[in-house]
Amino acid sequence: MIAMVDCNSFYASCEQVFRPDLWGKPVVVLSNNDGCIIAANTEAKALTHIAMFEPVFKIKDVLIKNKVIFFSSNYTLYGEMSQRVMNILGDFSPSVEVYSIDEAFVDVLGVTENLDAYGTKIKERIFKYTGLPVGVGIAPTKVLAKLANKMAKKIPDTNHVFIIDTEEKRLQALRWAKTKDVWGLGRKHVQRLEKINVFSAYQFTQVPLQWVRKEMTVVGERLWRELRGESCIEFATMPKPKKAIGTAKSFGIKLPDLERIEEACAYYISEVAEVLRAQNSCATYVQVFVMTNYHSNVDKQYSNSKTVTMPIPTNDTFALIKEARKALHLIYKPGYRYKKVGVNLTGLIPQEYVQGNLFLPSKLNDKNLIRTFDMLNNKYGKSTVASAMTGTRMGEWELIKKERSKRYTTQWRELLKI
DNA sequence: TCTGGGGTCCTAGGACCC
DNA sequence: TCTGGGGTCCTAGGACCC
Repeated sequence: MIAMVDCNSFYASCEQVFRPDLWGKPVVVLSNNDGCIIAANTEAKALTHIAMFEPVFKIKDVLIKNKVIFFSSNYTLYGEMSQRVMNILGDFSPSVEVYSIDEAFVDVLGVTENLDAYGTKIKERIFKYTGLPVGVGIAPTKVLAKLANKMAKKIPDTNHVFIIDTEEKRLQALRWAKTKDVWGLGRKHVQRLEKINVFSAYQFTQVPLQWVRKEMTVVGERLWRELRGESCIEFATMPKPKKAIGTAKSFGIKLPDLERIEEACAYYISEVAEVLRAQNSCATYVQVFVMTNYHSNVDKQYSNSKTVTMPIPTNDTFALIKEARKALHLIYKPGYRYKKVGVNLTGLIPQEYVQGNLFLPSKLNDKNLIRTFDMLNNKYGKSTVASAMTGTRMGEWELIKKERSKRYTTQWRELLKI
């Protein structure tokens, strides 16, 4: 059996842990640049106009009228709270698959006690140790566990724990769930299924397998089998090394000139290169893309991307910036108001397997330089030393975060006062 | 006259997730 | 005025190899 543990309205809950004065009040958390709503607590969700990913400017009136409290996103805080939750889950089982920042699969193989009691214990301990509310679903396959978790959240008298351990419970779950409630059935598949009059998870499991395979590929077939109780999706305790590391952020303002975009691009490369070094990998390809604001009706639209191959796969910030800059120059066109630049490192290989290049001299000092660079930034804080390419005018393109909460768990000066 | 068979690698596009 | 960011997996088609 597999337990799926998922935090309720995770970002909003994290904010509320440190603000008891907001308990019982509607709270939302906003995306970068305070653009969209990306999390809302129960009280905020109850106000019907607050939908996920709704642009804030469209519903500002509703927010103000209902005295909704809003926060800019504070990923440092959420990441650290997530770590605490995962650590607690580690006490329950040696096999935990961290699936996202706010949810994990827990292998409950070998648990002899009543599963309802076990799920409740997980829920209560996490709340006691972190202040975060969670839901727990336990079932024989991952897809069913996700479904059980959803039921634990949505059905009031489950007390946030739901177990699928009998055929009867499985059928109850399948009949309760609409197709869109199934993990892995997105908008397109739901539409496709509607066309053949399939609306519930149960109906989906009755569709002939050949149809599913043909229309929804092997991905659909796995879902179909998992819902019928046959486990097809592996349990992955060890996180796999990432295959791509990228970042792309909208600017706080629209930028026309190349120089500022170059700075942002260099800054993003510095960020992803740090992540790359942390997993001891090197990148073979660097992709850079730019785009204008596609929501705008008045601005001329343009977007483009370019991938360049590194002479030798590397994780050296300076070498990566150099190639990224070349790529950027190939796609930048003057006369547009750019909204976003992004970088993506792909072709990631383990550091120790990097193939040299016969025709290029190897530079001896690179490793020491970048090691010192990381050491200084670890010790004295982010961007203490940086490539000059990132410029000194960060304020002109950095993110808007007007309502960010304090970094209660990572900065001494911002500790909560009681 | 008649022109094979078995593969790999790469990319773009589609679909999905949180 | 103002609309997020970071990923994975699968398939088809092109280019290439022996």
